[in-house]
Amino acid sequence: MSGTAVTIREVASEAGVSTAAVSKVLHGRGASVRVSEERALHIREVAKQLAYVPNALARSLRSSRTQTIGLLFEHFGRFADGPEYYAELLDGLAATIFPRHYRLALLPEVNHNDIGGSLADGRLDGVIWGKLTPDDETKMLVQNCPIPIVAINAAVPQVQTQTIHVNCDNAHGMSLGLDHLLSLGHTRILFLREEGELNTPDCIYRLAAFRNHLQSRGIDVVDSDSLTWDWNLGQFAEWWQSKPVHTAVFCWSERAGGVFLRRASEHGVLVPDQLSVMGFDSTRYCDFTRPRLTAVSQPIRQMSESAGTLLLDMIEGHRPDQSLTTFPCGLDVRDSTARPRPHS
Amino acid sequence: MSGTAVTIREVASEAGVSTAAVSKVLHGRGASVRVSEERALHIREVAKQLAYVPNALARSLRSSRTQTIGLLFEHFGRFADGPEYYAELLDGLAATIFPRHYRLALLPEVNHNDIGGSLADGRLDGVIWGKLTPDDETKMLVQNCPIPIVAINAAVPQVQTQTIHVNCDNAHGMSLGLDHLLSLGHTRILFLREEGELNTPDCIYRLAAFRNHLQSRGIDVVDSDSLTWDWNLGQFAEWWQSKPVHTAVFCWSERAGGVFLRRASEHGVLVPDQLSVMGFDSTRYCDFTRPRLTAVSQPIRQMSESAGTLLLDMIEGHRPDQSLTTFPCGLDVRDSTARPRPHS
DNA sequence: CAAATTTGATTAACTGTTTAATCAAACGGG
DNA sequence: CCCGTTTGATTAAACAGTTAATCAAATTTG
Repeated sequence: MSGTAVTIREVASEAGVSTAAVSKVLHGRGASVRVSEERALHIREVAKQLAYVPNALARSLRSSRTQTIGLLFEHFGRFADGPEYYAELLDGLAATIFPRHYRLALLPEVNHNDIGGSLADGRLDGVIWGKLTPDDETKMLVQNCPIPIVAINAAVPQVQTQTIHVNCDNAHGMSLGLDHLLSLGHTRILFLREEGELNTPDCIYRLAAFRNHLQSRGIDVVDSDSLTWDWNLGQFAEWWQSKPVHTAVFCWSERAGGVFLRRASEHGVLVPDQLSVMGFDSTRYCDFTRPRLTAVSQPIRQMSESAGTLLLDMIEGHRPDQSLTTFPCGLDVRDSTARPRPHS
Repeated sequence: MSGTAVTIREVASEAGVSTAAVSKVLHGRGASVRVSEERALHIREVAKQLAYVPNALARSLRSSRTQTIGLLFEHFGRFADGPEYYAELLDGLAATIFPRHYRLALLPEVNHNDIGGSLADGRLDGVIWGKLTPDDETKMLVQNCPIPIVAINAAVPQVQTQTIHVNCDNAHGMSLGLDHLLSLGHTRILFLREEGELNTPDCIYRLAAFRNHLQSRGIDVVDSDSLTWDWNLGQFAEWWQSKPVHTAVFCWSERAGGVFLRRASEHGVLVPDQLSVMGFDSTRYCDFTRPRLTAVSQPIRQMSESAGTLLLDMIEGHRPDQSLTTFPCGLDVRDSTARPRPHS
């Protein structure tokens, strides 16, 4: 009824008992506190009547547990640029941590000091570390982090503190995708990067894997740079009119693949008849392109579920199941890849 | 260095001053506490040396401010079913609240009790209330909520406590969309709902607006139910073979529109030549369908930015700018609508 | 020069909950 | 009946900050 919140003390005095008794009855805490059945009943009733809600801050201050895990990310404010990855990640985390009575805090990514504070200021029980590039300051933060960390697809150092890495091997994914193209008969394959994304860790790593795998398969990569094309959105016509030797294009991401397909369509290039196209990350997006985009898949949903489980296990002192840390890529063959057309 | 966190008391004793002085210097709190410049310098140095990080819980407990706003949602765990809306919403919130030093907590949606607890347990300074259907218990929660609320597109009651509604008028959007079809020459327009979504507030409201607007434009809605089709994914062929009189389909959501377009394509129905199709909510998704889907747009990004601003203004005691609460829908004409083909 | 104000600092009481320590009474067994 | 255990309950000290109240010394004002 009143403006201010009702405290455990008010419940106690209203019920004519000590605060310890109320705490014990309502939250089951305090091993050495004992309350009779009838008193417990009475306390519960009084609490209900007063609409008592325990103050979570006070509880957390005392117990050093907040039931909150933080999510650290590079892309807050830019979710909409590629929402599928984040959506799956959030879904996986929500599905595992909410039923276990944790909440999820999105941490502002401002600067290292802020992040360091977030990790140590007592408000988090653990952190999911997603996609932060590992500079020296980051390493320091991880090393000094007082709470458990699970890193998803993040190149953050493994240190003595409680840190677990959940990864999907992009090199393996690249080999799956390339072998698919090779088995169709393609040998001249272009790796396509967008100019704005040249320096993202994912893009760099995937290009390296691309080159490695082609070499390991005996494909002539004499002038390997000719296999890479850094483009901006207007360049399609120019490229196509130069009569490229390539019969297939491997796009560094599925979004890039989608844009490329649209360009091809606009210029009358038939995919997959005249050109095969594939991408990396088989999100639902790939089902909406026309033709639907063949793509390498990362099991992001499962990875994030594992990440959540592993983190909660660490927090709660269970032995985390380390078999949940590495995941294989897969391949979703859709409609954008086919045999190269015979030379005419 | 040590295992446990360093407290303000340790800093104080190390620096040879009182905790009040440290609090004042490091956090600027306490009007009646005064510290000389040289002491302040010394305290800052000691704090840095000890790597002191203030405990946010203790601070919040005393000050009743947590710099955290909660996000209440129906769709956690199902983000991936339609990520565009959530992505824009999160982006807008992140863009406004992070720079003002607030963080965002995703609240588990379990049951009403849990939600009530979340609102009153002291951990939140305010709430963004998104898309919760308004039953009686919800109304009670809103009425008794001790913190400010901003509801986005949510039919939650306006009450005497601090509550602001940010809305986009779907009826207006519906009129824009329908007038577009009418001006093209369509008069027989089908409203399409998916069976699983029949009872969502959005779907109900949009159908009502659909009927109202057609009537207001003098379109004969004698048997208004014949204007509605509740479908499941397999029914397209059956419907089309029944030679429907409709020349245009208005899909209740853009996702439904996308599925419908795919079905049409699979059955050789040419859109927009044989049938015009449009949807509600012009997300980026509409650019990926083939043909690209004409759709009514809601400025979700701007709405969520406003929501964030309004909430923070309420929290911080500023007068919220109430002009930021209603937004007009728009219309994005793409490739899925055209004149009906002449009767042959 | 006395009075008033400003400056610099501390003390101790708060914030709301948990829990170790303690105590009294009741009970059971030999 | 005495001693050890169990049951039921309370007290008071944490947890880590903030801040009103207080005070002494220094400075300004009239």
